[in-house]
Amino acid sequence: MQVSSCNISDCFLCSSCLPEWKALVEVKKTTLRFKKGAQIFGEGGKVTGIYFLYSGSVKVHKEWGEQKELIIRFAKKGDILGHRGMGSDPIYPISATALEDVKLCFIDNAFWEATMKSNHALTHKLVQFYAVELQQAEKRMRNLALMEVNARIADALLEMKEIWGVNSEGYISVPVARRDIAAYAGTIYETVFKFLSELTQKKIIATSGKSIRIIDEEKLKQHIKTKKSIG
Amino acid sequence: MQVSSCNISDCFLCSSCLPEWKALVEVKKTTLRFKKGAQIFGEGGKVTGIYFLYSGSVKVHKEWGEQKELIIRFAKKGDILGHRGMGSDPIYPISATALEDVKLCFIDNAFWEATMKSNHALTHKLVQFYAVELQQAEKRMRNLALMEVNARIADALLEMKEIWGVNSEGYISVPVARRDIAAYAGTIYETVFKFLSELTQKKIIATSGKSIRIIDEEKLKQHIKTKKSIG
DNA sequence: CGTCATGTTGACATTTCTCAATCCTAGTGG
DNA sequence: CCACTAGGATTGAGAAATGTCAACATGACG
Repeated sequence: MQVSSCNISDCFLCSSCLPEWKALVEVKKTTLRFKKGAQIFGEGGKVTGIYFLYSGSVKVHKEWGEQKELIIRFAKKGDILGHRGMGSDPIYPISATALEDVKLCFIDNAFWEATMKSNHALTHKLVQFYAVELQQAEKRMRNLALMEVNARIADALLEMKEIWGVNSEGYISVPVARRDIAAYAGTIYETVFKFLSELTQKKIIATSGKSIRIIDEEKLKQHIKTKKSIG
Repeated sequence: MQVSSCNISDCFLCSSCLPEWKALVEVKKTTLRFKKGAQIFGEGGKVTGIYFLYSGSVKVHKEWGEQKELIIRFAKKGDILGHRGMGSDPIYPISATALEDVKLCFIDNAFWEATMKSNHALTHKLVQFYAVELQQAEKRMRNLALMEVNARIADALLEMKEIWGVNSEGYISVPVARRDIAAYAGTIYETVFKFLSELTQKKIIATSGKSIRIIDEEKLKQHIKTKKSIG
């Protein structure tokens, strides 16, 4: 973990019209770096501050027991991490792990709290940000409960494309292990494997190791159906 | 829908140490009333303001298609409703329906926004509130993805008891239709029915119509296990 | 008393997970 | 350079969980 100057041109808040935020981060020129696979913070750990993802991609996940995890969301550069810890209980309810090498801006608690008190625009923006996060969490809740497994996997692919975009060859920019896709879709590795094979055979997607290219987005979307008469 | 004076002694924010909030609501003496079963606001509707539940209980739910719904959470008096609409898009992502007759304080958008700008303490409190909601949503996401059906039903019962408490006879204060329990647990009516019958037979719970009494909380908790090796 | 809605139950179909066998691939030591 | 092994990828058979459906019971209500 090195510390260096933080270029914030891509940060969530400042890029969304908040010069105050730029000023904030320039006061705290703290950049943390983590290697691919490293844990940025862990469920149950003490909340020490809030992170802004400057570059790289991250999975935010929640464990249950030893071998079970659910990936709550994927984060890309510009996203905020650790804001779930701002409730009354200063313990992280989730973990964040780097999927690629990442660079983050770190703002410690005291500084962040002080800034929120003095900077209305920032706080107001933050409220909006939370509202959007909450909407997404609830949409995902519905998907996990109401969609069939294959639909959830298809949805995961589309989400990843949406979040990270594609590279020059059309592959989703961040390669993700099948195990992680499973952990995101709430299913097991084998099921993901079989469905991706099927999609490849039907030429709806193409894979190259962990890289995935969506060939026929329309057909992929047709797999997204709800199941049964819940409720 | 009548309008009358609003007694706010039980509202979430003021009961949690915010005299400013008391002042706020006293300015807007607006109480709305809804009958049991009435919809307070609907998914897709335009966001006109934010609600504080003064009395009664509410289900917050998200639809998919005609016949499928997932209950996101149950709300009790003192809770906030409609705060998910505070994002950039002024459309409710969820619906709220009264489970009993309810009384709400309603604050329109303009007034609320103005208050947030001038009242730091309130806004700060709100950020904490959002963080907690987000944590709960993510916990629920994990439960829906990782727990087996019976475990989710057991969990639903415990949640309802936690949220609403029990009456003098030990029954969960708010009677909930089995269909709603199913919609909360992400399963179908018949499955809930069968599991509740089984629990009744084992004398872990007792039911009287829609009212449910948890007899042996320990045994009920033993049903809460995760399934398989997700991820 | 008839009818409709809802509760209750069981048989069955489907989905999805579990497990284990086999197949690769890369790295290792001879 | 080649067998050898470990670990992950791939696949299929079968089990278990859970949803579907349909039949029957019960109770509310006109």
